[in-house]
Amino acid sequence: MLENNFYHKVYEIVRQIPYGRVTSYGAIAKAIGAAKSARMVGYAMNGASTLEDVPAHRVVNRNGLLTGKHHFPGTQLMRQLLEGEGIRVKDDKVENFAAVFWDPMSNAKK
DNA sequence: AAACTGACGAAAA
DNA sequence: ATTTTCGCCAGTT
Repeated sequence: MLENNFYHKVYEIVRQIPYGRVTSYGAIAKAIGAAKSARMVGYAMNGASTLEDVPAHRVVNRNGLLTGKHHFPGTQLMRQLLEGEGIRVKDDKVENFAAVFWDPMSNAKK
C-alpha cells in the first residue's frame, strides 16, 4: 500500500515548510490535489501537531489566523514558535502574512 | 448504518 | 463590507 494516505500527504507538505514561513490549509489541500478538503488538512494535523517533523505551528488558516493554537499543548506555544522564527504574531494572527506565506506547490512544483 | 463533528474556504444573502 | 450557510471528506460515536 502506497503512502497515498491523505494524512501522509499533508505531513509531507507541512514538513517542507521552510523556516520563518507559513502556509494555509487550503494551499496545502490544493497541493495535495484535494483543494476542497481544506478541513481535512487541519483535521489531519491533529495527529501531526505532536510530530516534530510536522511544524503545525507554521500552518494557519487563509486568514493568517492561528486557528489551531487552541490545539497545542500550551496556549501560547504556537505563537512562541512562530515568533521564534521571526514571524510576528498579533492577536493570534500572523502579521505580514503575505510576506511569510509559502506556497507548497511553489517548492513541490506539482 | 446513520448522524455528528471538525486546525477551512468560498459563495450567497 | 459583514454575516450566514453550504460543501468537503474522513474519522468518531
